Amino acid sequence: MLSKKTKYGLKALTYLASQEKRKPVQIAEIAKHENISQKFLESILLTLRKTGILGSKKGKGGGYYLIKDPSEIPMTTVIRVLEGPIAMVPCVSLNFYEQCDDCPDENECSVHKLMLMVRDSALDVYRNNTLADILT
Amino acid sequence: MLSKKTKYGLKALTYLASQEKRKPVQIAEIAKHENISQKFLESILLTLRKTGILGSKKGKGGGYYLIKDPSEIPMTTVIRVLEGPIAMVPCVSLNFYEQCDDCPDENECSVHKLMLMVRDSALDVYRNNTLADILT
DNA sequence: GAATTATCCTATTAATTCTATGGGATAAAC
DNA sequence: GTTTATCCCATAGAATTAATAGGATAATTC
Repeated sequence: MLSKKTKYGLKALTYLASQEKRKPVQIAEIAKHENISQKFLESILLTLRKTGILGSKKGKGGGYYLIKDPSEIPMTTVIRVLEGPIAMVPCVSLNFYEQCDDCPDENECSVHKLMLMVRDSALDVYRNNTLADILT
Repeated sequence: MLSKKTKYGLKALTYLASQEKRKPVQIAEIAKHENISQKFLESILLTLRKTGILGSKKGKGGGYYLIKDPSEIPMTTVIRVLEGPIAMVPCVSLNFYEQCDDCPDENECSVHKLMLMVRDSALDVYRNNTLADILT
């Protein structure tokens, strides 16, 4: 299940990408437009900024804005920042790899085998779609 | 993230599928072989039986066994029974559809658009793999 | 038919993760 | 220096997941 964090983050990014001008948009405006708790959204935008996806400006006329063009923001990046690993089990994760403690040999594990395929198929989608591609 | 329930369930099914004879295997044996808490596994096998994937036999010489041939058990079924929806958001789920309360129009939603693609790609994997296919 | 074996079933607890909120600090604009 | 809006940390509340407990039921064995 996709977390609300990711869902809201994606919606906020979409909203920012759909702006005519690339000027700062306030949290309150995004929250209102997308029906999101403002405080919750605040923390989400903060992590998006810290990861270099968004820029921000304080004070009057401040807010958040995209640093790059939407077509330069792959979904792989967004999902990994907001949701974490794309893989459903750590033992098939590219960026968050971890060994299973119950599994003596990955190559003999059916879960590993299946989840490798699932990861690859998801990765294929995320790699081939940027923020620009999912705008409606 | 894949739940332990699904992971353990898949491992148990794999173990049953790898048996020479199709005779009942006891929970204790599966649990030991796959390093799973026996009590937890018990509840998992119970749901697999109630869904018609496994059969069971009580008393001495009892246990669980596959009802169908592994090649007749698609991953779509197993995942839906153990993990629930394949889709990451209810609004793109085939079997567990639900409307988003925050979203006025699905067709205008970027999350919907993206997650539809992800669901399709996962579905493709699950539909094209049976229990027989993931045996190592 | 009594003892043994193993599943069946429900309820509950423990642990973890996710969602949301609160309150003040910091910085920019005017 | 007042206003505006992000920054930041901490924590509370909710929901889900993982695991355990204990006894009921049914089949086999002798």
